Amino acid sequence: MTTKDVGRAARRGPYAKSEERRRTILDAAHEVFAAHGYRGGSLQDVADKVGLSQTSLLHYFPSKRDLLMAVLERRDEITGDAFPDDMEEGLVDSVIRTALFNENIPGVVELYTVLCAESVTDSHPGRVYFTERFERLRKSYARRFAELAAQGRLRSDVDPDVAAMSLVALWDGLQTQWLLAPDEVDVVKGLRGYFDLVVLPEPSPDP
Amino acid sequence: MTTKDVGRAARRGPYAKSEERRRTILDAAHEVFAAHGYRGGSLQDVADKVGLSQTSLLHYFPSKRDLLMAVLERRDEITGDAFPDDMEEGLVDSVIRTALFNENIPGVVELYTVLCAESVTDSHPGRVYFTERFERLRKSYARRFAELAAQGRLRSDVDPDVAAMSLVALWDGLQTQWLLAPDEVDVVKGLRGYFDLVVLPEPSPDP
DNA sequence: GTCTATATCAGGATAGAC
DNA sequence: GTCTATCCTGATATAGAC
Repeated sequence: MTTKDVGRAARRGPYAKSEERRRTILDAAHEVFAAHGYRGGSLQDVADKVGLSQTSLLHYFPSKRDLLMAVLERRDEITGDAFPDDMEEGLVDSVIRTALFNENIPGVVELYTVLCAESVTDSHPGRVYFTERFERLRKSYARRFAELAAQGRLRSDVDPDVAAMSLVALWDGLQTQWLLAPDEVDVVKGLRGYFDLVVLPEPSPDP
Repeated sequence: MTTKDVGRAARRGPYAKSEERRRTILDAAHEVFAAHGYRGGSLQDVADKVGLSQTSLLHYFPSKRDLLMAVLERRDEITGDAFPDDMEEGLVDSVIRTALFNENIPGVVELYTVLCAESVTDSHPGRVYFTERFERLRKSYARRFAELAAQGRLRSDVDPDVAAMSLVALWDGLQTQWLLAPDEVDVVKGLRGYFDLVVLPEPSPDP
């Protein structure tokens, strides 16, 4: 079926190819922003990577800011960060699995770490994204910890809200140290250590 | 005693005034880098704050990079981060006290958080500073936790090295969240929660 | 020590030809 | 959709007068 066959309601032009190009650009932008941050990375860098002129790049994303937002959205897709709470997997397994996965994609971790802190500065385009992300994540983890508490599997003197906040903080902090000293810092080890402290093992069945 | 009285070996010129000016500049630079990061903050911003032309500023610090390094060194002085291990104060008290103090100087926390993550990017002038800082801090805390362990005051299944790495990570991560949501995140609460998990109370004397 | 003037460069974004 | 050419802005840094 060619374009001509479709009739008047059809989309014209090589839409699929354009979408692919957009993805290519996003990958390149991802790399550039991860390596140099938002302010430090230039549109020219991205354009060079994808073999396009800087102006052609702006044909796909009308501004640098738009490009960043698209990169952040894409990050959510890659990492599944827009976190479906309905999964059957337990909190501990889910976190550890993701942390293990992240070891293979340091670029994604770097992007996240750099942009997160950069967004703390004045009027950064990513600020809303990270603020909302933290809020969502804290809520989500707090609910998970509360579930564990209901099952008697959370150490009794642990507040689920504090645990949620701390888990997010610990994870991010470990990743930062890992990026600066990958041979000395083990993110998964640190997370396991924390879970061992707050999560009790499954209760053994009554004899 | 005036300069004339000192004889030929004396320093000439208003040395003290110059030193004061340098401190003023460092304070301004601190604010600017905290608010906009190293790349985002400009020498002009700093110059404006201190009421000097941009070129005059470069008279005191020959390059932007030099200015940043001086700001980081000054940060160590302010926070006492070059951590004298010889203090009598216990690890827990020391950390909590510093965290409480930090609540009053969000600018310093912001500078630290922003520059730390920015330094993860390629060839950032602050990279060495933060890498070394983390290494030093992990070592220092690990020794403190080991001391606690020797006193039987560390939970037995906790590795001092993991605890040190985790404490640093947790602290930094909490500060980041606090900067983005100061009303919802309590750094001290998070740290206390962690210490409650790993540090045991002083053993009661034998009956 | 402080300034003006300027060199030099790079960034993002627009206009318009093809 | 892609390019060249260009605009505009703002950055660091230097030269040299006062």
